[in-house]
Amino acid sequence: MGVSLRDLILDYRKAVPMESLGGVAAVDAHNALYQFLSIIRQPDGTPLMDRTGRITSHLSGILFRNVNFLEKGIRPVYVFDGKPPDLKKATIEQRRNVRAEADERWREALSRGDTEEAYKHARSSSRIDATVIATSKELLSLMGIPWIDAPSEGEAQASYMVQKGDAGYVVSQDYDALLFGAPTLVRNLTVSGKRKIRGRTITISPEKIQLVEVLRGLSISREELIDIGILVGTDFNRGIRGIGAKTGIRMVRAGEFDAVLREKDPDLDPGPIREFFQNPPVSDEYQLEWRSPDTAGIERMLCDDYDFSRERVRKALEGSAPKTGQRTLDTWF
DNA sequence: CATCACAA
DNA sequence: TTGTGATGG
Repeated sequence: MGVSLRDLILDYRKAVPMESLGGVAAVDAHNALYQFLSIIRQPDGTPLMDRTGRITSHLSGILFRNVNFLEKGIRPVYVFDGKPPDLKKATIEQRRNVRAEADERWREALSRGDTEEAYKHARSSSRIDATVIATSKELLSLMGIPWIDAPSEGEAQASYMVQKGDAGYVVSQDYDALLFGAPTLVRNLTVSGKRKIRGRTITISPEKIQLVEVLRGLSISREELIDIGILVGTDFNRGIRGIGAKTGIRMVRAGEFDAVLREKDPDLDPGPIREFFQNPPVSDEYQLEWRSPDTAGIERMLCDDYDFSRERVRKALEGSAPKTGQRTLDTWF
């Protein structure tokens, strides 16, 4: 779920218009896919599926979101996770358990007709398996959108690409990219303008977070931000019970990091975690090339194979209303 | 999530 | 026009 630094970052999130986000976006693929799979569901939690029962929620998300990206001048590159570090083992195991539990509760809620409860648990049961990853890559390729396999964590690779200047910002809902040193992180880019929460419609706009502003504003270094992360918990260690972002920064500022760890989690060696955030495995072996979409191929995949409506897919690929002078997807390349 | 049809 | 609810696969 990423590091819980929300309370510290709150003041440094700047709402920005989509138009200011043109350029290359390094998208945390795992994060985006999880969002699609967890949210694109029917009210009882059933995901979109083709006639044979294969899940297609992620394909729907990828198609429509990327069409919108490209129309707004955003050129995405999807960064997939490679081999997870050993440090992540406990988190992976825990997530597996949470998913299994959610799956069970989903079934229970369904059987007693509690739709709302069913939807909630269905979301948490979302699993990104090899098929989801393979089909996502296949569709991205057909759309002419580059994707790369990170050597290790996708967020680390995406952050590195922004540091190098090959991308303008990382797209993720998680704050981990800041610990990995991403100069710029954009959240809510994968969320539409409006969203209903408990009956009320609120407007969600993309928010940009600049690492330098966070560090300057909080008067801390990136190393200290990482230490705060370790106290509140990351994918690589469970946090200290009772320590949130606010307490964490106070302790780090007071130089109490080592003492607190010694007392509350003596078995934890923070060294490898610090090292992983500061120098994660990354690769320069990638090339970013955006091609015009293979519309026939996309139709073949989505309509012939996964039962998407031909009309909807065609319309999406054409761009929306055929206004005069409006460029269609093809003319971006 | 994104789109669409239809209501207000 | 803008908002809401249903549907997509």
